[in-house]
Amino acid sequence: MSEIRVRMAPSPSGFLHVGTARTTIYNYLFARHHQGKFILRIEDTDVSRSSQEMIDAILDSMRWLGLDWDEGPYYQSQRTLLYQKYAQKLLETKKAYFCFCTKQELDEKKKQAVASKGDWKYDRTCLALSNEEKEEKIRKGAPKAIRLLVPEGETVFSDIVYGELKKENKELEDLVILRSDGTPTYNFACVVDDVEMKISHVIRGNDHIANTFKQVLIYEALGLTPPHFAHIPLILAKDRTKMSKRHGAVSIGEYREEGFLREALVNYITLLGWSPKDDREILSIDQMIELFSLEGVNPANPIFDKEKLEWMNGEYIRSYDNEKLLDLLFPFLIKENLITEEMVRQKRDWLLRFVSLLKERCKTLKEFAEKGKYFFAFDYQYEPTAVSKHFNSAEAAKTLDIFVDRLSKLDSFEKQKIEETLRNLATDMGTKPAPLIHMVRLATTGTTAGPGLFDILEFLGKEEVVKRIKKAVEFIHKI
RNA sequence: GUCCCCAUCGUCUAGCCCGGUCUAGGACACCGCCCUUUCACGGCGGCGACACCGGUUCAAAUCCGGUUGGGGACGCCA
Repeated sequence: MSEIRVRMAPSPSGFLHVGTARTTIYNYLFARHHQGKFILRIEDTDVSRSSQEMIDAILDSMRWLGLDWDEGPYYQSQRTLLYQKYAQKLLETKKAYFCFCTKQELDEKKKQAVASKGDWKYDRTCLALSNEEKEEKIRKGAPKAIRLLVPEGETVFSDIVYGELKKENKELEDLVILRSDGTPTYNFACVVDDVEMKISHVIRGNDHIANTFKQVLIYEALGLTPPHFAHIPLILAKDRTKMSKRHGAVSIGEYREEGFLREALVNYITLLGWSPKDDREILSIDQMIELFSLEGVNPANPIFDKEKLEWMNGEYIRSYDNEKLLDLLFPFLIKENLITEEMVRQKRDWLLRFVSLLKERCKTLKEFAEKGKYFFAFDYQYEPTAVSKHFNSAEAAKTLDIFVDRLSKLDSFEKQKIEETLRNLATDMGTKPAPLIHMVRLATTGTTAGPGLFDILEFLGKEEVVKRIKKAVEFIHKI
């Protein structure tokens, strides 16, 4: 087979959507698997809907995901002449024709058709124009678009995921390939570029199947062989409709901000519609590159399951070493005002301990900041239900008082010493350690869940622990 | 409405192309139990699916047809 060349062609009218991300990933994996080229092309023929900000945001997300491209980005908006040249060719071979119909005329006809029969297709008014009529219109400077002349028959192509796909040409209308302003429409620019860029495989969402018939028609009019096509199923939201804003996060950037790891995101998204055929689920990029095949793509639309993504993210978090995790964590801790740039440099070892205390318990990076807040700030409220359970007597205050007294006499604040102190106290008071542990946890963290208490106390340090417990004693007295 | 596509546990999927090895496997979620100072992690177990109806066949999750359900496309947007 000749060189494998695939492309991703986002239109810069929004952020990088998870669906687009998956298409990108599949293109990327396919290219890398075959040692081919992955090309990036920006489909910005509709200038009014495109912006440099969106382009930057999309590229930024792609880079973050690790999806590096070999060529591009190419911008369709800079290639207008090329499309015009191709359109001219079709005009000359009578495979396309000028259309002078205005938007208003078309809308009107369409409205009437819908009102009566319900079906509308361009009626070829301008194809029927005589040469004199055409020249007259051109001389008057009437805006003219170019339409493809769809021949009789049927259009067929073989799809790697869906098999043979077929459509009667009478279902298709003579589509506009060049707008009256001289810019190409999507289908035309797409074909021209895929030809010019020698794209061997077009891998895109199955919402493009209807376009593919039109594009195949364009290839045929141009006398060219179409590339291979692979349409991949659409990712649906929980309610089985296309993922959109109202379903929550849909852009890669949002997942990044929520604290998902790029590896987890890529891994999860890849498995949405593709499987390595065995029971493995945690796969590195290299493994996915090695195993990926378009034939293995499931043709049914998958539903995006954020819970499973969270599980997978947790798996990755646990597998990362603390150093790596901490580096990823800084922006989240800083954003929540838990640490400063200064602390990042000066208290790295201490922060590494913080990471190890929470990494078993967090599914996203953001959760470190949420669940670990009390390690940095003594501004929490005691959980009300826990208060009634663990701070429910004067006895509790007294016990805490004795405990804090014994703690302050310790000359070493290592967790073994702390644990010994607490257990001895329990013995002295004739109780089990557990109730005492719960009480101290509530006093020093405000909550009932978290890392092992002795780890927490050691991490906080004597001074802080003493301060927090004394405050709790005051609190209990005030109840 | 017209056209195209899809259909295995609630979800992601293996199996389907090349019918028997499937009393349908794994994972997430959920529910128990174990570990344990709590939470989490980990371990063990449980719940749970071939949409329906016909046909082909000795035999169908696997092949064919229909029904139902779901999705997508119908722009001088991409």
